[in-house]
Amino acid sequence: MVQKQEYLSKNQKIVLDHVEKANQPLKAYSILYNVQKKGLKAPLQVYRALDKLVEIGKIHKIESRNAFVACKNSNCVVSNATAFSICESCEKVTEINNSKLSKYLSNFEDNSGMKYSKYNLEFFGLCKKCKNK
Amino acid sequence: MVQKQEYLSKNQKIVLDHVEKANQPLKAYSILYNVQKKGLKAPLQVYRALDKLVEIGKIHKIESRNAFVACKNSNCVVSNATAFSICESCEKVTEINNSKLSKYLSNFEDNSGMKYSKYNLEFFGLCKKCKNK
DNA sequence: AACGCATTGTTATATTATAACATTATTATT
DNA sequence: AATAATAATGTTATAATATAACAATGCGTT
Ligand SMILES: [Zn+2]
Ligand SMILES: [Zn+2]
Ligand SMILES: [Zn+2]
Ligand SMILES: [Zn+2]
Repeated sequence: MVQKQEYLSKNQKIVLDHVEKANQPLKAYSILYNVQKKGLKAPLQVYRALDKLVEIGKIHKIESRNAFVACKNSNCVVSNATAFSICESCEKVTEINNSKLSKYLSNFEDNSGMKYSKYNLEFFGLCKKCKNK
Repeated sequence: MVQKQEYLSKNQKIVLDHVEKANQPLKAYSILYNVQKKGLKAPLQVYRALDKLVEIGKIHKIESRNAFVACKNSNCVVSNATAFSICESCEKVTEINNSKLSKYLSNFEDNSGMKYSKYNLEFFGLCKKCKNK
């Protein structure tokens, strides 16, 4: 039996490190450009690292923006229940950590007969700063 | 004062008509291919029609799939509160019409000081059919 | 050593979406 | 009817996002 990976590979570390330092969502090609000095030369190297990091929950994809952000919830071991707030003016993105909301959505059922194992929620609006402009 | 548009243009009608008949999300380039016989020759013609149709709520974009689906909720006049269920096996997508859910999310507030004017929620799982395979 | 599997490296290509500019259509105002 | 404002169209080119395909390497297990 091969164990599940419990460490990060070289490229995965490089990409995660860069995304964590950003504190905001980054585009894949912006990541690529910035890690080229560390040896990652091709889009696929970045996308493969991102795929794995998303899979294990270290990084989330902001679908409406095609951008990637580091997870801020220590309890977010896998990316199966994510919620974000997005400012439509300055594009600031924050991961929402609200246990009521996550409970509500994780337990959500409708009459479709479908069992949901995952969700992604994106709220849009104006952040505090932009609202007061 | 110019009034808000209350009809659809030629290209908008063609695109909406095609998407409504599909009953499932369509990719922009698949739409393009299929409406070429009706005179829309370039991607921009399709994207512009889609943009407008999304804006007025006739069509929603499934962000995680980069696909477009016709609105099934008569009360969905604008695309500011959308929820979908997506089968990860057969890719069937259904627009969720659940007033409790939409109330809960429309009234959601957290301590970020942000006022949310819009949301998009995507649930993932296995549909009835795929679950029983 | 031999195997299985994840990761890497590399080149090419597919897919999704927009920029820029000229033109035409529609509606509102004078 | 002329003018102006707004929206839609047509067209070419290009930008931005993402994956296919294949060969090679690294690493833990047997
Ligand atoms: Zn998270
Ligand atoms: Zn803002
Ligand atoms: Zn709708
Ligand atoms: Zn299914």
